[in-house]
Amino acid sequence: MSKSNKRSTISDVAKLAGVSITTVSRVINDNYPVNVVTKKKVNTAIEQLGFRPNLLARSLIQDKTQTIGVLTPSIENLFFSEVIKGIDTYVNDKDYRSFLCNTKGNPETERAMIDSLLNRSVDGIVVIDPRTQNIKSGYYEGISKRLPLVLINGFDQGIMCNFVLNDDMTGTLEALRHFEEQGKKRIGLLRGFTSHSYDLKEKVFRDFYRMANLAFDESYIIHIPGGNSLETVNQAKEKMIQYFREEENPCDAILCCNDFMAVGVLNAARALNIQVPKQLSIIGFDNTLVSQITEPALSTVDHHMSELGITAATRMVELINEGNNETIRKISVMTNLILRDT
Amino acid sequence: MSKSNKRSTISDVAKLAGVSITTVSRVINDNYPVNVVTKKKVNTAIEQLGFRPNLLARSLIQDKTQTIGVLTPSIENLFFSEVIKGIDTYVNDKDYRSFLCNTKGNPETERAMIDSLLNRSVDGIVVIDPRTQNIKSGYYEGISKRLPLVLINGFDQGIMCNFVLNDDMTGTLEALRHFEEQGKKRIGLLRGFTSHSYDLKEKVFRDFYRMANLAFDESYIIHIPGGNSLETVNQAKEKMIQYFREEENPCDAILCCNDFMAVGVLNAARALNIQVPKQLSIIGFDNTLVSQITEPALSTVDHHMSELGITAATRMVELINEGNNETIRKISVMTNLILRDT
DNA sequence: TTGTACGCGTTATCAC
DNA sequence: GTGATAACGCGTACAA
Repeated sequence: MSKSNKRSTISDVAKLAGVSITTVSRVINDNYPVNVVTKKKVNTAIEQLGFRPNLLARSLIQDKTQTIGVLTPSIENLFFSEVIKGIDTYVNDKDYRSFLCNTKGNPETERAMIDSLLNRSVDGIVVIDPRTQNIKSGYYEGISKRLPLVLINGFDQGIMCNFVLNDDMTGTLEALRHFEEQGKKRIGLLRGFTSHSYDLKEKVFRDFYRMANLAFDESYIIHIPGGNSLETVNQAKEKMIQYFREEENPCDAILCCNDFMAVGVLNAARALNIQVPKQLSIIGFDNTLVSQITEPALSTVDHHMSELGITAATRMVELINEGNNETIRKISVMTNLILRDT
Repeated sequence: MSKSNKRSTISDVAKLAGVSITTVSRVINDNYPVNVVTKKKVNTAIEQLGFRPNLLARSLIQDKTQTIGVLTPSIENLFFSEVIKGIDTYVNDKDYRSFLCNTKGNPETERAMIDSLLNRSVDGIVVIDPRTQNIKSGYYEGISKRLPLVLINGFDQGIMCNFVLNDDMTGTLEALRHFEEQGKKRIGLLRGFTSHSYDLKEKVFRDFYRMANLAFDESYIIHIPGGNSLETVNQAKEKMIQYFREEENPCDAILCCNDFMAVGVLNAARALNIQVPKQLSIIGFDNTLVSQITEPALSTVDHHMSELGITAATRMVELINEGNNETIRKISVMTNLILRDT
């Protein structure tokens, strides 16, 4: 049997049922009164032909595809995949399907993907961790005027776009205060080089020292290339081993910008026989599964990743249904500190 | 500004450029000779209007959407997300976009998703870990006759569908032989209750004992509920603690059906002060990042997850381009044993 | 090299 | 309740 075995169309059904295509359409959509007997005939014909409406044709005339685009810098990343899951779960339930696009963290790819999504007439676009460059250039504000757009995290200062944001600032502060309460005196921050969220955390970190009754030293801010993957673990480990060997008065607590970094610090401590949390407290960020797998289990700031996605999806569907309204909203999703063994 | 600011169409361009829509179409697709001057005029008009062809309309007439569907039982799963990444990478490059559908491992959802993808006229469908029920019932063979279909893993005995399969059998055997070479005498298998791949591994396991010069005991096959997530770690850990306490002559090597199980076994060993790998060797399955994060790092069977996805995507594009050909192929992706510290 | 006219499969409009 | 017929935006015979 050949695959080009054409699908039957609404007019095939009409012919078989002996009615007009208009009537068939009405039966399918159940939006106008149709005689019960006629309806029966049509339904039988539909059954018999295995007819399924072609959504492409429907979309063309209705200018609605029940489709959204989801952009992410990385698919396999533990954080993003949870967010995607959240989006997908909510949106599928509302009968939308989603195009998943991997931008690999590249600003141009990001724009190219959005372009292709626009050509495909998606009803809306959700971007996870949009590139700062595309936000500041006004690109996203332009897109936001053309169709529903929701950005998850990213630079949002004075940007007229819908955002769903993690409350990183509060989370960071809460972690630092916890260290302080534990009597830690030399609290450090382990961060990567370039990312909006790293900068945000560092800002809170510096502010914290200004408020707290603690002596600040520039060496408390430790840099590694950054990222959110396996490599990050080793980068962090090596950096910290070097750090502890060289530093005369090293930190007794370290806040890490993500869980992979925290694992690296933990491994470094083990290698150097540093007691955790007695000599060194560690708190990670994100509450990904890696923080629960290590022994001792890592304390971390929970981002409620899945909820982040659900919130964005909810906002997305709202925007689509709103029609022309130009409401802009920035929604914060709270974080909370999860204390485990470190 | 309103969002319903209509997109300009090919006929807007034609009007502005003072030519027919046919000519515009030819310029866009570059498939027929057009006078250089005319082309210039058209391109200017396109630029001026910000015209982008509506792919929906194009798809409707060409019966090709440059779209594929990807089904997965779970998005955040470490294994699947790597496979998805592989698919996406290859396919995006060929200018396809993919609908990602989460079936949550539910056979009915799986069918419902496929139904919706058919309505959306996708050019092909890739299913990761398809439910055995839908394979055995002949459902997938039916789908495979209607459009290009590639199944990744799953029950494939005598099924007329295109498959891309991990060579689990060889991987299992290789791991078991490694244990044997290490002089291990009581090799165990830790598995979940229901999954085609668990059964497959158990079969190889039993066959191995028949061939090897080792005494088999039914207690060497250890069951936990199974799964591939954080919970699995604790299930495995608790089960193994109980096992080692109760068993007089416990295993000295354990092959685990996935990495999470292996982490659980490792944690159990630590809790009971069992030396790894001296008293107990552990090998996991999948080479997910968790096997590289633990200390000691886990030995594991690498599935080349990303390659699995790329291979499936390659086959998919082949099938789409082949047209009506009815070739069925089952492609095995080799595994290999990665020896680390356990 | 260019244009006319039809068709893709559906929904919307209007008349009966 | 029902049915012609015009849209939706594009590609493509066929004609010129």
